[in-house]
Amino acid sequence: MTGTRSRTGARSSEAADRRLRRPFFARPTVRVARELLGARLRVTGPDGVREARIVETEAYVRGDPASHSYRGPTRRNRSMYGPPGTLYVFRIHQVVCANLITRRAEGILLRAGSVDGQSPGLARGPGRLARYLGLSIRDDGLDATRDARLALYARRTRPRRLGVGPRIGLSRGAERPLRFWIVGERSVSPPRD
DNA sequence: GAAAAGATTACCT
DNA sequence: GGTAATCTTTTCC
Repeated sequence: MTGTRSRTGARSSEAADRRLRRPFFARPTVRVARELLGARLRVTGPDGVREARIVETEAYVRGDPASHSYRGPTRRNRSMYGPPGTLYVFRIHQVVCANLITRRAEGILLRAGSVDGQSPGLARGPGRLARYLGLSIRDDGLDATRDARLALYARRTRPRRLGVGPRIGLSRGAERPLRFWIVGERSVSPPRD
């Protein structure tokens, strides 16, 4: 847990626990959505530490009719206008979904994660992933690059194969290929793989 | 004010 | 494959 930082400045051969900081998120959303695959999200809650490896993401970009920021700031989406790395949590039906904000009110929906030693169904789907991590609507607006409760850690290796396809569950803007996943991961949402 | 819609999930036939 | 659950935000009259 406690990162072993070299005090001499010597290059570390293990980038095992490199936390993703502001500059990582302050880049084009699609690029961040792809590089988030394989990263680990760690949340410290009342029940201890929960961690999942991100295996499926969706990008929501500017001028995108499916994005919650499409019609400008509202009470619900205000955290989309926060700095890069802001967590945007919204409620849909009886569940919550978590996003990471990049730039210009663009964001990335975390659609699925894998957890070592656990069934793929545990964190398959944005609602189940957020539930497993213990995230709630009260976490909306947290800064994932600074807050102690919530941190992302860079992936150790690049995924073998990346899947790209249309986003899921949208009534508008669904045709754009803005969903990304790690091919072969069993926690990825059903359809084409 | 009232009504509709929704980046979902679970359970039905 | 279809639909109900469930509830907040947004949108419309």
